[in-house]
Amino acid sequence: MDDQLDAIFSALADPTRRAILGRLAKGKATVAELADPFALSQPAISKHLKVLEQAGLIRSGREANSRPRVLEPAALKTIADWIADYTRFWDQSFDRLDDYLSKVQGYEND
Amino acid sequence: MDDQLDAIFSALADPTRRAILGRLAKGKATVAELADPFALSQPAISKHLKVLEQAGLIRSGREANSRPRVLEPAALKTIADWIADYTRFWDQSFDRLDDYLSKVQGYEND
DNA sequence: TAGCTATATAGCCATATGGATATATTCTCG
DNA sequence: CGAGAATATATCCATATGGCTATATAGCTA
Repeated sequence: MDDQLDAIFSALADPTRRAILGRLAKGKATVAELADPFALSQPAISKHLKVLEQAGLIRSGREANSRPRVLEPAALKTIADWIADYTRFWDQSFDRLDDYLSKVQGYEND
Repeated sequence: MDDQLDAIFSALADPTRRAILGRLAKGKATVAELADPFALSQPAISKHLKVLEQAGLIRSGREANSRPRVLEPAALKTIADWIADYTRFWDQSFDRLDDYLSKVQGYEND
């Protein structure tokens, strides 16, 4: 599980890979289509796709002699859940909830 | 901005660093306290802290001769916002909203 | 000021990563 | 089956990363 977080976060740490995901958010695409926007060799793109696939962020299909990729959003959910544990830190809703409970239930926190 | 995403995602790609953030979620801590749970040298921890700080995920304070670290949750918000663009993909709420609007407002999507 | 504590920095090493080019593999189609 | 298209794999290279030990720096405290 820790390994999965490692894989997902490090897959997302590269702008090329994030751009590929951005493209796939618009729908299935072939390797050639995914490579097109970049000044990178086809093997470089294949390598990026392998990283994304091993992280579970995309999946490969098969269609004639192409291997179209699709987004696999579950992996993103995995890290969104991880981040959610910290959500209470970036607004005061948690503290405000505490205050609210103190008042409503008539006790003080220590 | 892309650079910031790179820095944050790659900072989070390491389990030691995520554990450090987990500790800091419980409150301010010194380098020694942060190093304690790990079988790593102090310099190794300092290096991790530097990575986290450069990503904006933590901040250093000063207190007597220690330099306590605190969580800086804004950076996590940055990537949460990035992920939010994909949120519609992991449940069908987006589509269900579409259906709902179709019925309520009495039109069909094409 | 001298010494102790807390932490940072320097230098070194092994492995990982991202890129390129060359080549292999797998389909499709004539 | 043979050729061409789409993609994967192999190899090589340069740089980045994560770890260690040794050492430097900064602030207390006697």
